[in-house]
Amino acid sequence: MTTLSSAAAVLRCYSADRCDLTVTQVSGLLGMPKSNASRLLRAMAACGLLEPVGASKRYRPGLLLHEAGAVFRTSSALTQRADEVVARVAAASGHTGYVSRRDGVEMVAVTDHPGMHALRVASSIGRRLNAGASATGRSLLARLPDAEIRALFTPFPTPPSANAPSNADELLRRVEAVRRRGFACAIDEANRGVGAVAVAVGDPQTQSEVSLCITFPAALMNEAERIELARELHEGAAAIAALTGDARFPAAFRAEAGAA
Amino acid sequence: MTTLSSAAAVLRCYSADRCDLTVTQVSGLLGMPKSNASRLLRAMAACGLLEPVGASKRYRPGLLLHEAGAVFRTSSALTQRADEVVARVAAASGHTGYVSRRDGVEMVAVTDHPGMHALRVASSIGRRLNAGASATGRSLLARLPDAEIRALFTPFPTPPSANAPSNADELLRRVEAVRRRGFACAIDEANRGVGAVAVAVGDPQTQSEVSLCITFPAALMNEAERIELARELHEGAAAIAALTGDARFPAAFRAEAGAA
DNA sequence: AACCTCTGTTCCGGTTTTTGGCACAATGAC
DNA sequence: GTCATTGTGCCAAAAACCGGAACAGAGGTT
Repeated sequence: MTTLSSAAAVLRCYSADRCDLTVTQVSGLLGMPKSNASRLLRAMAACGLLEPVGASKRYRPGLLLHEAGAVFRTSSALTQRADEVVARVAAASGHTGYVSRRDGVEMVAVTDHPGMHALRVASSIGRRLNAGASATGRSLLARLPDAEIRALFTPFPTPPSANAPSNADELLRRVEAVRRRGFACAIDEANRGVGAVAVAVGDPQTQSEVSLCITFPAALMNEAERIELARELHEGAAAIAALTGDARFPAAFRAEAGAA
Repeated sequence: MTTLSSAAAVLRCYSADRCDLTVTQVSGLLGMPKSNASRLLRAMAACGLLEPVGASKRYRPGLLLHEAGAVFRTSSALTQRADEVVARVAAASGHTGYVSRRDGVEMVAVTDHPGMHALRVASSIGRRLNAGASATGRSLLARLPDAEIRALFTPFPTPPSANAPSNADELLRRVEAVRRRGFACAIDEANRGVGAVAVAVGDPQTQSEVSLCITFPAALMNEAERIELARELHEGAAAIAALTGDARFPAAFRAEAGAA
């Protein structure tokens, strides 16, 4: 465990629910002696990676991380293009849209556009989503060969709800449906009452892939509307795929109903 | 120079203009042997702090930094409140607004709201601004005692243009005007053709301070409109100051013309 | 007010990582 | 094909890091 990896581990302790940390918390979460945690946090604060909250008992991420994060967001042309498409579709529909990436078996939102309706899905930046139990996750998984998906999902994570695939075979069936249709759809899986449609696109040049996703209150959308949203996402993503020369993009769009 | 501080130094090399780095660049910028830079970048990538761009010759900030940066942005209640006010005023006027913080003699934008007009000031997230030569900077400086400002600005940085204060005495005069009026104003200082008005507010509890700023094409605004914008910012900031119990907030608003 | 608990800091050595110079490999330009 | 440039292993010396335990401070309780 080098200092650097410890520092990274500390950063991973932060989330939308835990936006500041104390020495004892870090010591507990990472199983490290308090003396170590104390020095590490202080060193990170001295570098600008963290900053003390108020008097100085709690630490939160520092300005430096904010700036580096901003660079991350603007550096990827793929993300930017995807963001434009999502912004357009989200604005037109009034629902929440976001661009996300896969990190192992979890999804991380990269940019988002909160919806305009009174009832809307909250921003998902800072919250991780199960890749197998979400439209955005399955849209990206569909770009991988089955064997790789199976390896990734061994052991299989406990599904967050009854609607989510509960084993690898079921997940692969859904993923196959995504490949056939050209888009993914999830209703009531990771979050109760929430539905989503998603389309993935990649840039072979930078070997990066993102998912374009629109998420909405499941009760407010019927099948036809969902498919219409998916079609708009697919159109936008197809344009990006053409630009980047993405060979794995599912060119066909099939208006089939049901989850995938 | 510990590994951690080297890593932080690498992150500081990134900016809006330089969104990916190579081993040689880092080695040159930080004056470190190439072997070191090579290992450091690889270690940072292994931790998720950086990620390789495409094939693997260039590195850019990684997902982890994006997530930690998001936590930073949402963690500060002060920033959020300030952001709401700026968002409202920016939307009403159609001009670009942002919330920023001071880091030494530089300002860093924390959140921003691009304007709606065809001619508008571009987003400033990722770009640093001279604190002495900007409305947003002087609004925050006005909260410090003169002696501290003088210490901070010794030696005095070269002013970016003729309209910016060129020595400490001139800066202190401007800052005094900010204290009297309750808002700061800069025309054609850090950026040609750009004007801005700003108001600062703090939270004694967390000892953090932010500046609320609206920026606009200087040619499109007259004195009365500038003062009206400043008044709106000041009203919003006053509400925040009341909530946080900020004693240093300049309660009075005086509609005086000219830069400050 | 005195007590107690819980958090955070400091200090020590022994151990591990890091450092920097160099030679070598890989890449791309001419 | 040659050359210039960039990136990567290797090594001994040097520095940083680790874990334990003792110490200091803040907050709450009796």
